[in-house]
Amino acid sequence: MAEAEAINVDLEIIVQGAQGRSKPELRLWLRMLSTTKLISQEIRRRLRAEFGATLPQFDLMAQLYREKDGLRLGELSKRTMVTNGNVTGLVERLEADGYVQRVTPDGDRRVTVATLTEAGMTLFAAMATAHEAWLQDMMADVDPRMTTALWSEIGTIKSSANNHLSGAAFE
Amino acid sequence: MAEAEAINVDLEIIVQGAQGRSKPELRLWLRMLSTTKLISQEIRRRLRAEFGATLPQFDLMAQLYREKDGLRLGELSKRTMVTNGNVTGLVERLEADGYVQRVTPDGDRRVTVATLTEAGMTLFAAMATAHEAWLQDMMADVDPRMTTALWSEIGTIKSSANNHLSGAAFE
DNA sequence: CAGGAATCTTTGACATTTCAAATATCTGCT
DNA sequence: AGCAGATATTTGAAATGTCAAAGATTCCTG
Repeated sequence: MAEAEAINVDLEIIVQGAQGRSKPELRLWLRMLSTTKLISQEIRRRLRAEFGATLPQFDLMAQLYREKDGLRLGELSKRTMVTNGNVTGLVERLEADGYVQRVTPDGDRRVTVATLTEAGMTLFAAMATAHEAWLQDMMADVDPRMTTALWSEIGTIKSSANNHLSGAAFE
Repeated sequence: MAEAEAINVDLEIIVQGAQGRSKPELRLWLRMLSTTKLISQEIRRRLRAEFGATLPQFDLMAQLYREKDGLRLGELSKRTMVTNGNVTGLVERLEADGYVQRVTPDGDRRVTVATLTEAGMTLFAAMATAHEAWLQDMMADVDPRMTTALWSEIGTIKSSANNHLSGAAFE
């Protein structure tokens, strides 16, 4: 009988015994990772099905949407946490589809600035609305107070991680 | 002078204004996503630098490590949350490197079972130890009580998401 | 103002990712 | 037996992802 059989048999079963034996940090990490993967995949599916777009495209357009003057590719790379080389291809495809425009400013010809076109803004606005609703839906069973608390607690994790990166010994 | 200039200018700045305007669920999601991305990238860098391995390879080997009898590719696919087609390639490369072995059982010739080789177990054991230490390091600034609490709270999110997937209308 | 260092983007080689279609094989039913 | 449908894996096309090296251009300094 089919059975839901969540695609999500888990991934939390990494490294250590079924559940108990591993250190709390590892357990937490595995759960964060699997949860994020689960939600990302769902969003990806829906973006594709309803808008024919990909998640990285959505991310990239989101950055441009709030910077009407556009962003240099390097800036885009940092904000989306995607490598430079990757941004090049992403922007190329979005440009081919007519959602993004590239311009080289007069001042500095090394630079490329990407901007959303009209079509891009229209598409993104629609996607953003749907995207927000999907998230509210997926988190419907979570107490709103927990949502807020989690936001701040995960901020602590993020800071901690940021302070312990390989190349980040700067104060 | 170089400046730390975290690769992490954020990604939380998606869709809505700098911080306030968006719904709590969206804010939480963006923060989860960026945090996970940050930590993943760090782990990837270190796996590559210290072991010449990739994160998906590590994940896959982790599953095989705790199932000495091996796993069918489909099972591996579910546990790693990676598509079937993807598992094929991952296993192929790991086999070429001598860390994994493929066998077709007599009973059912549709099936392929992957197992870790001796070399695979040795490598994975080393990686797992390092991996756990990296996580403890990256989460060093997080109160242990918070770590435990977060594990359970994120479990709530995961359940909620699981109950609101497109194709998961089962009870 | 020449030349090297710094900055920005692209390119190239690979690995990973997804989806859908194609292959194989097995199972159940008549 | 024989064939339709279910299972399991592979394949193929396209996008994304990383890193390192190459190209351009600008900046700085002697």
